[in-house]
Amino acid sequence: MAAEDFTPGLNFIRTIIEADIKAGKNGGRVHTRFPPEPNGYLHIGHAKSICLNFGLAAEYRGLCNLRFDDTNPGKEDVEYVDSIMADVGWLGFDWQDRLYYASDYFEQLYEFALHLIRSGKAYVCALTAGQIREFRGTLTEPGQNSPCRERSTAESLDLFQRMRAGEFPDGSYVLRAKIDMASPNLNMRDPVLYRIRRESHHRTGDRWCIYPMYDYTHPISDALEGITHSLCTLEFEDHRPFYDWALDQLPVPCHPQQIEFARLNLSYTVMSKRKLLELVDKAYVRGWDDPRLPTLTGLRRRGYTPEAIRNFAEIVGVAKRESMVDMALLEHCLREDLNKRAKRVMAVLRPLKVVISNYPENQVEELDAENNPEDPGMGTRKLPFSREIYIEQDDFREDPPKKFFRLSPGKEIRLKHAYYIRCVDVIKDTQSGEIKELHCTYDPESRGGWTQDGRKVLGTSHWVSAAQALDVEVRLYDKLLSVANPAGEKEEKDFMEYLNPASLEIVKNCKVEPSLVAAAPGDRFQFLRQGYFCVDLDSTSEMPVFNRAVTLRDSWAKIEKSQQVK
RNA sequence: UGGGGUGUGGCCAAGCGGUAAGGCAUCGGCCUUUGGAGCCGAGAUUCGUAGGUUCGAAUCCUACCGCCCCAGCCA
Repeated sequence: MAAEDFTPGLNFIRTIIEADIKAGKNGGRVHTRFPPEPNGYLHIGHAKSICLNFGLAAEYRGLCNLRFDDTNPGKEDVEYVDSIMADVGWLGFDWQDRLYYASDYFEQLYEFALHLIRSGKAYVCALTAGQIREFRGTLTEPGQNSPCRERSTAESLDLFQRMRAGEFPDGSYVLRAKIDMASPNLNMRDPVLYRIRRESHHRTGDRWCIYPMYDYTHPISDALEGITHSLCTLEFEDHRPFYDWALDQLPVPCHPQQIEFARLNLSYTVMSKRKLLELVDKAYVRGWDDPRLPTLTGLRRRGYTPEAIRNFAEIVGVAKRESMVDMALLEHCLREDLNKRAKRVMAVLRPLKVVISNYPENQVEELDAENNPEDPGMGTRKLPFSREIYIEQDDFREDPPKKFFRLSPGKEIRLKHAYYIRCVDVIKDTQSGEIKELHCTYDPESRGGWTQDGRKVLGTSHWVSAAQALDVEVRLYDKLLSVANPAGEKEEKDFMEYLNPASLEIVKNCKVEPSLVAAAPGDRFQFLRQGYFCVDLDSTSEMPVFNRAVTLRDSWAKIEKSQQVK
């Protein structure tokens, strides 16, 4: 199924939006926002949210804002805001002039807090963090009112203003909403709205020593921006009553609707910021852009396209049940995209030299090769062919198993775009017995890869002419984890125990066809019969480096595997 | 054991009272100058379980069971 003819189905969010439009709610407007906290790199899970928010807005001729939820200066940094903007842009979305920061609303947020205090809906509390926890009660028992709860409006007002003025030490006071300490929803038990923290903020510097909490900031930010549908993940479902409460108390321009959906989980990888950070910090991977990570910068380096990721985001759907999507689906989306667009090229990862004994020495001829059978418009290229070539070691078996269609003694195969060759001799190292090279003969009548007599050959191999080949390094990536879902394992171990030791294999001295000299970082190719590869950032003209983004489906591997099982 | 969610084939996911879409994966077959791609076909007598309502239920009602989230001055 091609991306463009995929018809998006209805999901529960689209259903809500369409009902709202039909009812004339918000004047039929759709305005969403993607609100990351700049405290880490974006990953494929965020991509789902980005595609949802920007996608829905585009679909309903609405708008989507990019807003940084930067209310916790201790954890946030410009490094992250820069990477987030780069990633959202790379994915193909445009927030135009609607780049916002919650920190831009600090002054208004403060004014609204004053409003809350004046209307008796908030008070300054002197309880310590530990006391607040104790007074909060438990899941089954109601909490107790803070002794500060009945503090006068004037006193709270004075205290709060002095909190802002920096008269009190960190942690000494807090501003709390006055709701209901007996609520079965703990989020309604007088939640903290503001805390004192002398930390420098990446945007506001030292202008503030009090910072608003997420629960308080988010609904107001949404309302100030005229958001109609505020999409977030399931764990915020319990916070919705407070979201609505806050907006009901304040003179805000509108009351957005919070809608929760299940976050994306992907098999064989990790998605939490904490785990990703641990992998990076402990140097189990090379950085946030390590191609093994599900970060957008990692996927990009690996060779993923924005189109593949967007299609994936659409295809996984959106619902309220927690789920774990198979990594195979993401890989499928990449293959589907690159199959249509990637130029085919020949590369031999583990070379085995083949001497074609009846081919004239010193002769080099140019053969035509199509660049993409899926798209003739991509044209053809010239491929040098000569007496000495390399084929893949895996494409030869001295003692071939059943159904092995490749080269073996006495057998004939086709060299893609070139000639039929037949193996006549196997040259081994006299000491080790290791196969050094193959002697073959070719059929001059088979130029281009077919013969007049129409005889069948076993299989078709890729190859590279030895003299013209380029030496390159290839990095073969595999799953980050060795199990699909660590949490589903019998005994629960730390996810680090499940890291796949073979997630990266570096293969040096690979031989690729000369047309690849001009390949630049980020360029993607299909290495015939092997997979899709992307030129890595580390690549130089002296040593080109290719990352394997995803393998091609390999039916021989399946056959071989099933043979081993028997 | 308080509250909020959620249970449809191996994995996602439509369905919203009229007799189980679609995708991935899997397994067959066709085709093939990539064992790629493509094409065709197969698989839930059944929708967590048990009852009930109805001519008719995955869809409505009741009970039970499973799983997830909440006791940060994180988001």
